[in-house]
Amino acid sequence: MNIQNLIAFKVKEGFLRLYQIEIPTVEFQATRKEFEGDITVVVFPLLKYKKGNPAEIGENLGKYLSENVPEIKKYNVVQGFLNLVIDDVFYINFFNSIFTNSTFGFEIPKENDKAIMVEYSSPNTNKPLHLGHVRNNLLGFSVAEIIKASGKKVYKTQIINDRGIHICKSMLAWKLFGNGETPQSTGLKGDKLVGNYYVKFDQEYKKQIAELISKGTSEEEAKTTTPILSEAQQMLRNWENGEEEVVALWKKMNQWVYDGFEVTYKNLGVDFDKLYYESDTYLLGKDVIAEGIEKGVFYKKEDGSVWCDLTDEGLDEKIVLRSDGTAVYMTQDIGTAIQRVKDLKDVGGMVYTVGNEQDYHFQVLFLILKKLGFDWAKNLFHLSYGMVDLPSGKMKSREGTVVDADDLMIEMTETAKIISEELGKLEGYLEVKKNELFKTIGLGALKYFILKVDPKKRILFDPKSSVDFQGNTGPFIQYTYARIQSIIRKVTFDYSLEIKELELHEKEKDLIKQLALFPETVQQAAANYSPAIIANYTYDLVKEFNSFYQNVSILGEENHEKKVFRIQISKKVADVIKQSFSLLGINVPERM
RNA sequence: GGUCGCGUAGCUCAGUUGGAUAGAGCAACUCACUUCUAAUGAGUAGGUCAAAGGUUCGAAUCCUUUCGCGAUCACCA
Repeated sequence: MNIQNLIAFKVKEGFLRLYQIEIPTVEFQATRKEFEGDITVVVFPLLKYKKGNPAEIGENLGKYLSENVPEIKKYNVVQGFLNLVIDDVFYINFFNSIFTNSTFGFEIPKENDKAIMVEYSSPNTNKPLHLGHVRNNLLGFSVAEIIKASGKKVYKTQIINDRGIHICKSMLAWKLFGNGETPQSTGLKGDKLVGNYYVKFDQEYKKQIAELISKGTSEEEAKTTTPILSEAQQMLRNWENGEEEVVALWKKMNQWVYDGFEVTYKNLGVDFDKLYYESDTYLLGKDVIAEGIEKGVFYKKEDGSVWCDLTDEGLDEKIVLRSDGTAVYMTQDIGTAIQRVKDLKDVGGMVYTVGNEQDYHFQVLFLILKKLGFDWAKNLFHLSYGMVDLPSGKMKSREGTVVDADDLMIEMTETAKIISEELGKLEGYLEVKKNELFKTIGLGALKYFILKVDPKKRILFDPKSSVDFQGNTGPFIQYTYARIQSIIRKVTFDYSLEIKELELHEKEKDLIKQLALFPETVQQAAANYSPAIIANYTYDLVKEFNSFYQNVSILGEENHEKKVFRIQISKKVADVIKQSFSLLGINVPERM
């Protein structure tokens, strides 16, 4: 039983004794810094049950609690707030109970619990990954780790959009202008090479439009009748018909892209348990449409197209099958969702990490799956996130106004190197170790910068003003971790001694309180699909520690028990930093 | 136009199920490194929580309206 539950129980008991009234709940908050106390009972809500002066009721409750709860040492009442001072021994006991628990705050999945599948990344294979993908990847990976830590089994997945007109554009441009270039022959990363031809296609396409317009064609008509676009569309049809030459080219160029992506993912530190390819799934869903018609979920129009009427739910009618019988995006997504549950039988819910421009699509998708009667449909969540904008506006691949993921990681690492070398604390460190460290810090800065913001909000990324390394940043937190490691390296004796009784320094108590919040923070972050909650928690913990570090001597403490206890607290803070940063996909350095 | 999201200090962001005087960082200004790593700490200044109503003992938080920004409303993906 934790202290809050105990006090709640005693407040109810006290209320019954004092006023012969039963109250259902008790409201708490952490006592504000400017008042004496640790936990505060808010008296106002109790006035519903017992009319009277809140200060007087608080006083009576305070008296009752201090006489009947041994852990409560003192109390004071300010307006309608009853502040309770908890005995140091309680905090010491609590600390001892978590000190050696290396998975403190993390839950282990229960035997028969359903798994959650988290989809993220899901790129098109016609161009390299950019900053928008980076946000997607970091969010998806982190949310997956958080859900895992909250006690659920997780599968990370992505659906690779490897077919369609976009890749045909790159293929065609390469065929026309590529002169047989390969990643080997050019030394270019495969995804970059393919991306170049996507841009090349667009340039040629625009040129042809201009030509047609100059010959008197209307702009609208020109856009749909350029020879190069027609040829790309023909290529897509040939691919769908399984024409050997096209399929071979498609395989070759996609492989270049996969090789390139693999490097980016590895550098970014994200991974997947299961991959899906759109070329395998794009025909799925059609059979479900027929079933849906029988169930009355869908209906057919005279032209043969199939629709779902969602007007009762405040939405529109949505097409799920074209009049020529071919699938639309929605059809595929319905089919793919069903396929996933077939593939992995213990999946009981899914999280889709996709930008907020598709909010409507997912609203419709989830509703349709519910209407089709799947029991897992109630556990679907669209992890919707805001776009990453540049000062110049939106990023556009075709116009080359993108922040490339690989370049960005290199720049961040470079910045970390410059700052580190200026500070010059790394003498005697091996060159290899140093480079590893620069990457840890650079990526830590980038990841924290992106993840600390609520997913729903848009991010404005200014490449010129770059990412901070001071204040509420990844490196600030990493620095604190490294500082603690430095202290621990200097300890020459066994500090595992369990301290039973001690007068706590205020800063020590604050740290223990903050540590105690970790488990509920993990749960809260999972329930809200929000790495930002973890980031903010960690920042608060670290700020608290730095204040402690600056104000209280650890290794210089004369009293042996106090010294041991301070080392233990420091160690635990470092452990929790490491744990919570692992949930964000950020590494921590031993020194920096 | 309909729907959805967002709007908090000059800038970037926190703010739990409504609770005490709305908090951090950056930038500005003070101070603290012969002392456990100053990528730090202690402090000063900076606010009509977009606006107006409403609910409540109590509203940045809930409801309504208005304004601003963004997204979306394809037999595209």
